[in-house]
Amino acid sequence: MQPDMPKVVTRFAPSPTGFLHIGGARTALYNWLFARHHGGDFLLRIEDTDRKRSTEPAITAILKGMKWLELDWDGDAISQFERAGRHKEVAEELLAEGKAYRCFATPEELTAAREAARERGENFRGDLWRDRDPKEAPEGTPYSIRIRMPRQGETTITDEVQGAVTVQNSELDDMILLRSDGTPTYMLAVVVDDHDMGITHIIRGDDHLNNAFRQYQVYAAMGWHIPTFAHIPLIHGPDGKKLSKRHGALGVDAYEEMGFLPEAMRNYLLRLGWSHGDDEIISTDEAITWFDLEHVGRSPARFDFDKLDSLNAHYLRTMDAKSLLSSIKFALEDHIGRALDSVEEARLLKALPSLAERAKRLPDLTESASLFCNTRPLSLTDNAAKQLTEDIIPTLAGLADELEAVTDWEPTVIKAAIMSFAEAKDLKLGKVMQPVRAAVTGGKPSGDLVETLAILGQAETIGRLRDRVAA
RNA sequence: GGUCCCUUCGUCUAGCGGUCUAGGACGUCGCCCUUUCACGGCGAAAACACGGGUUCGAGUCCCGUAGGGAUCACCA
Repeated sequence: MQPDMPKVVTRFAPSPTGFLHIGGARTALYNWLFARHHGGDFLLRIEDTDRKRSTEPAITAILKGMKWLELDWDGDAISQFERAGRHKEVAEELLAEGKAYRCFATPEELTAAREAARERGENFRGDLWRDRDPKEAPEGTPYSIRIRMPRQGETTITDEVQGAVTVQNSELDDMILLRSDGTPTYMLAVVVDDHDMGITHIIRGDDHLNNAFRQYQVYAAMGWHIPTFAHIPLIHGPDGKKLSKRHGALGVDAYEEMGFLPEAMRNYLLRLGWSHGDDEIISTDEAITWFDLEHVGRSPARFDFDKLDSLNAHYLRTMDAKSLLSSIKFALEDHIGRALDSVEEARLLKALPSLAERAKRLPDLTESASLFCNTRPLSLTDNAAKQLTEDIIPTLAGLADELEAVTDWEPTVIKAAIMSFAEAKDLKLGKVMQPVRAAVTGGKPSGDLVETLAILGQAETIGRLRDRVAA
């Protein structure tokens, strides 16, 4: 970066009307990566100017989601509502300069005019009072302040993602800046805040692309520098339809509950709409050094759980035993209905890495980990039950006795015992291993059998074998 | 309906005029490995929406058509 270039400042500006959904999470991620890549600031602003729809729980949920995703922001989160005074000031300034005007139209008049415009196949411009004398309005009539949009010419925005986009100024509406109750609208607030906060790059969903032209005129009217825009395509549901709350748009907390890892989530979201050649597994550090706006795709993407799963499985496999244990401990204790004892924890520390290779999501791991807890008698999967036929019971009983005689409970010895047992009974090794696995694991996925028995311990192993004999 | 955006395998995407008989990943299907299930290895099926141009040459540029999406609030 050139030394004389201003520092990059990005922001994520959610409105607190619900949880942090997947699209917002990706927008936040891109803003965060872009700022970190350029050594700039990533700011967070809560767009809470709509007092009726903004809630405190939603703010909490959004902040929590950001933290879970490990997207740290610089400074304190800013409340847009608290800046209402400044917004109003700007509106008044525009009004004083004739760049905005008072609109005394009633909601009914506005609705009628809007419908009439649509009938004519035109865009409603809200300009009922654009050329009228305010004195025509009866004394005390409430009014809003509307911007006086240019009617001639065109506006071109060079979007970092969408390229050059041009709109005829005649299409722009005289949007409301200040409501009749004196509160600022989003269109005003967003521009004033982005300017005041020194935002250099506005990266947001392309549902704002049309708004960019309207906001552009506010910057122009104030004579402010216009930031760089980057409108990223939206994320659609697996069926290609728009994500809505009742249609797959879950909060990030839901993904956390489903057992996805934040790093897998970040990798998935990053790749959903951005690419770096053929790279698929991208660490956060790599993402920071590689991220750019140039390689953000232009078309909407569908959300695909299978791919997220595979990424999650990958990151699960890279975790060490300790972190694996701490990430499932709570769920596992919940699962078995009590706290883990030290013997169980020791077993898990040994078994978890191998189990993690077989898991996609945390609950899979919790499930297979329960195998190493003292939860006799085990319940059997259908497959395990099928293995444990009547005629195999004597084999299990015999092996249990054989294993009881083992004095040094470690893999090589256990294996030798099983092998000599098989040989003595003239059975192929697999014929012994399979039912033993079924009896000891109940059919749950696990790693190397001998290893599993070693970790489980002599008493537990024999106990489980004899449970089957007794059943 | 007006305006704007988008269109490569089922999905995410690579591709920035010739190296594309279009590459990778997930998923799917085979085979191998094997004490289950995975992992891993090998292999297969699978796409440039359509029609016109421009060009010696187009997945790549332009224009239409079709399809999809966004937006048109005193919401953000």
